[in-house]
Amino acid sequence: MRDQFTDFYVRLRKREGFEFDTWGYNICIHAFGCWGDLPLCLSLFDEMKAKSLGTGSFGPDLCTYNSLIHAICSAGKVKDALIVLEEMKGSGHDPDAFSYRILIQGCSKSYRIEDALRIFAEMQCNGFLPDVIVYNSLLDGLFKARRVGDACNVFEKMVRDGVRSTCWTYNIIIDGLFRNERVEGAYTMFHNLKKKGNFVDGITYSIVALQLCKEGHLQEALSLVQEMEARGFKVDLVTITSLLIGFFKHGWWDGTDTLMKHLRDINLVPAVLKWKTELESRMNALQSKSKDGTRMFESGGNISEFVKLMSPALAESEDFSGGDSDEWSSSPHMDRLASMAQSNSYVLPLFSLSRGQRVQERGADSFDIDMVNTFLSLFLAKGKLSLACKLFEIFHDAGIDHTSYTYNSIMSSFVKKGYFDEAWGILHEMGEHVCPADIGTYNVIIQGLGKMGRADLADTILDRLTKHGGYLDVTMYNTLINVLGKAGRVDEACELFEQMTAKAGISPDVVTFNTLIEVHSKAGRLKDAYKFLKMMLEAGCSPNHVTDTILDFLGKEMEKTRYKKASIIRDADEDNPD
DNA sequence: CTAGGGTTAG
Repeated sequence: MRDQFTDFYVRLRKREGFEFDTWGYNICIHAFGCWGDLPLCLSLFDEMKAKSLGTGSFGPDLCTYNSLIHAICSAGKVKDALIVLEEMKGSGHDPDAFSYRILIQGCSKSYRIEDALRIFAEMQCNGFLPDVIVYNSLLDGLFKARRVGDACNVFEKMVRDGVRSTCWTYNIIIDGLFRNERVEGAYTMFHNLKKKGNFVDGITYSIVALQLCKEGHLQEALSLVQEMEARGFKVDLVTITSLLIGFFKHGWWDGTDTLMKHLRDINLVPAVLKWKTELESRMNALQSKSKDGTRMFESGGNISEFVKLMSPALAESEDFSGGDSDEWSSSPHMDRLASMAQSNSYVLPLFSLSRGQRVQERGADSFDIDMVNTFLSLFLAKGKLSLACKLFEIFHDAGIDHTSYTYNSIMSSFVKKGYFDEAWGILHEMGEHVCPADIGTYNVIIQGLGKMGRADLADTILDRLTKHGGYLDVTMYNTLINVLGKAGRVDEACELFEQMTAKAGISPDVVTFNTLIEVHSKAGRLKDAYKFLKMMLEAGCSPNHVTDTILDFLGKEMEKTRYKKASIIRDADEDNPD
């Protein structure tokens, strides 16, 4: 579709004397925006404005602005999109429901939850009623920012205002409750919805089955999937992936066969298994290249290169402000973006808002990248690194399209085991590749930098990321807090915690608290550790098994100091017998 | 606008 459109577009432009009108431009900006070609959108916008100056027509309208804002958001530059919104208002175009919806989606997806809430309020002030999609986006954003309470309030408001929930709404809520440790609530909601008959679909089942797998209730997950199938919902690759990973992680080796027996009437599992057999035989045919013994990343020699690779779009570009902007222009920021697009300094997004493409079942014989990912995840989950490497080689040789998803999982395994050279190689490959790295990639990189003892670099990268419109999610914050804390930069870790909660509006979760308690305990700051434990309980965040281990350590440390204190007092007493 | 990868302890 994209190729055909581009083809058509190119031919149109080559035709002599052909001119787009506003509609023509709008259609192109919308289309290329959807396909992630922001530079092209910006230059079209530029052209459009130049033409309208000369002729007095063909100028951008509200629709143009909305398409552009959408394009900027999908390229991950939500911060810029917010500025363009303001400029748009200034140039006499009042935002409509579409403008607000696009921005609320963008903000919610990129963890700018405060901005999302602000625009949500503004939208209503200007007399627009948010629809289900707006509510769904906002709810998802709130749950991802760990703001369960606010999410519940928003949902209540939604019901109060008479906006009808859809399946998606409930899926977002159930998934959100699971992610926020409100497991019981989510199960209850699922069962109630099922009783009512409506409001559950295949994705609901998939979400619940994944949770059951995570908790190790594999048998239950299996029967749920059976029920899912019996009710006519398609058991797709995502669901199968969840189950298979669950089986492997819990060492239930027969699970796959059981799954086969349990599911009738679908060809997906047999297809996957057939694929797996073929894969294994191809892997056996390959000579084994022992990758598991690679050395750790040595010396800091490649560090600067590392940083450059991390921020391809940042290396060359200077400050966004200043420049040769026309102060009479109604949209100086837009102009700057457009001129930057021309000078190639704004081309690569830090990471796009859309993740890897979703799975669609194709023919039984198709080996798509998602299947590769499925198995890669399985091997990596079991720590079978060399197997995963071979798999990686195979699809690399076959020229299969990579997604950052694949790179992330294999890289994360390397980083975890300390094979930084390998991770380095993967990074290089990603740099050359068209697919944008996503936030997961950055997360793994920062984790690796921390393990290399380069917390300072992690810090620098964080700085650049935030300055240039990237975003941080909970996982990223948690990783960074951990890296800084482990490097002994406890104060900076605390600052980051402050930034996360106060500025970004993201609530800490179990992992955040565990990390903070651990870091402070190890640094001997027992009082602070205790403070975070208290904060955790007051926030209604229930401890998990990791907390237990950390608290054991904290308890022992406290015991030690108490003992020390006691002995100091005793010594003092002996010195001054009164 | 939702689900499978990336974060914490030993």
